[in-house]
Amino acid sequence: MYSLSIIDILKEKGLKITPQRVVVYEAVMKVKGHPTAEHIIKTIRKRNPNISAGTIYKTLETFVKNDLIKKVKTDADVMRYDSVTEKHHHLYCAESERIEDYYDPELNELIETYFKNKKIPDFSLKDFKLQLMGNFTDKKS
Amino acid sequence: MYSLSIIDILKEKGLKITPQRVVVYEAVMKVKGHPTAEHIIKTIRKRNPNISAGTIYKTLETFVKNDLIKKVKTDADVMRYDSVTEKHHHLYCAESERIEDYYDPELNELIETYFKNKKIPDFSLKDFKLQLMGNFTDKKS
DNA sequence: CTGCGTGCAAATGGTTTGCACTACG
DNA sequence: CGTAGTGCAAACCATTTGCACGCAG
Repeated sequence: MYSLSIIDILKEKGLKITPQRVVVYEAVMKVKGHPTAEHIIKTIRKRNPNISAGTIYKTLETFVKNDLIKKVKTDADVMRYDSVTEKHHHLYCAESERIEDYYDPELNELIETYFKNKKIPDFSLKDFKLQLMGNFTDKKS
Repeated sequence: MYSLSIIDILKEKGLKITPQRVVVYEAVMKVKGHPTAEHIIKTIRKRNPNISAGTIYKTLETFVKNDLIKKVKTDADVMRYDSVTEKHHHLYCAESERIEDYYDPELNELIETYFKNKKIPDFSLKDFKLQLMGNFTDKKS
């Protein structure tokens, strides 16, 4: 009935499978970029006008707690979500709200190696993320 | 009357000098860590119960626009402020709201050199910041 | 003087919550 | 069946805004 993968993922996490969760998951995966809750809600409402905002917020929070998606840090006051679980960094545009993903295994390696040799005092490093600020030079901005 | 530096800074930016701005500036500089607006307001209220929250918010926003302080990205929904203008990174505790500064010129150098050789497609890099996630191993946490 | 800054209180708006109802397991 | 999930609307709460007054330049 539902697409297989999401069902399996929910099962694996011990979460109940509901139509709403499937719909929210598919919406988050489908929407490019780093959508706000509002954006996700709008996308879902196109085909499912009956699903409530409260449920979507709750569902997103559930997904975050179960590491299916992540919250993205921004300077603005609205929360954004990120469906990419693969390690990556973010490019922030200085002049707009645009945020793009940036993958760079070589860079990850470089920084990991650096911290293997140089420990941070009183801190056990688990993960890191780069915020890259600047301007996009393509037409899209 | 007022401490010299802040006056000069405001003048330089073309901002009017008011007792409120001086007080807010001193509070932000004095409070360690990365205070929320609420924390700043509380600190100020100890000595200046009469200054209004609205004014403090407006003043903080003015300071941000004039690069006197910065907003800090967090996963939570409250804004935090950072009075340190010197280049630095942030250590985020996985289990609490604690955020500490991390200075590492050698690391900055390493990453800068890396990006001098490897350009990011369609992006002109101006600045970068590392978010370091993990756990503090000192007693304070 | 004259306009920017302040104080106050009301408005805003994204997110959360309480509760009765529904449906997954 | 029993409990976790849903829908709805009200509550929340950090931040913003409007406006009348006051003070800096």
